[in-house]
Amino acid sequence: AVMILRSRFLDARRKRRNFSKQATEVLNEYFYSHLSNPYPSEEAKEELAKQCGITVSQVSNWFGNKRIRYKKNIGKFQEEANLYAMKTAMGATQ
Amino acid sequence: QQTNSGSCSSTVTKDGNAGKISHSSAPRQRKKRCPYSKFQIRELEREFFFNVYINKEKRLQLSRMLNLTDRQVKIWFQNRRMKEKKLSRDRLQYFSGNPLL
DNA sequence: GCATGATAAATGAC
DNA sequence: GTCATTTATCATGC
Repeated sequence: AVMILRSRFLDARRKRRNFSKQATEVLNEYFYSHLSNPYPSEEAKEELAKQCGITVSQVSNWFGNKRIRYKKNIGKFQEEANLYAMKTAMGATQ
Repeated sequence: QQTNSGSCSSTVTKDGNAGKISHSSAPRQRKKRCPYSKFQIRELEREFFFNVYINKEKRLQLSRMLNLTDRQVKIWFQNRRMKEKKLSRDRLQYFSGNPLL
């Protein structure tokens, strides 16, 4: 029984599942609205984790991957950046 | 998986900075990440099981046996301790949501 | 076939 | 020493 739980734990760690659309939405909103300094504090990470229904470690992983992949090819994310810039602008004027 | 082939072999070639004294804008780049072989990992894990903290003598001994620098062995143990800590956190979180205990 | 999340080397702040 | 990172690599989803 213990072995089953242990293997189940190991499997759960290794299997990758994409985050929900809403979670990705929240993370991208924060990322592009803090593009000059996309480093959320520990408290901000906890808040994002709660909003997204994921762990703080997963939030850290997401920002780590996002920063390096954005920096490595800004052009590819230009459209996405404009989208979220528009979105936050809309939210601000209402 | 695959065994390490030539690109990462740290045989004898240390940092190839011999001779160049070009200071100022030296673009000394970060060392490329090179995954360790199964054998290297096995031996490192074996030592980690005995003691989470490794002393200088064993470190030198291990680095020679595995063809790694003592700095690499030191850093491996640091990263391994961090991994162990994260594993503990994950276990706690996973089993505290008690599925079937 | 790449996009994406997680992990493994390597660096640097402290 | 810890620990948040950077970077490349791994493994999976689709």
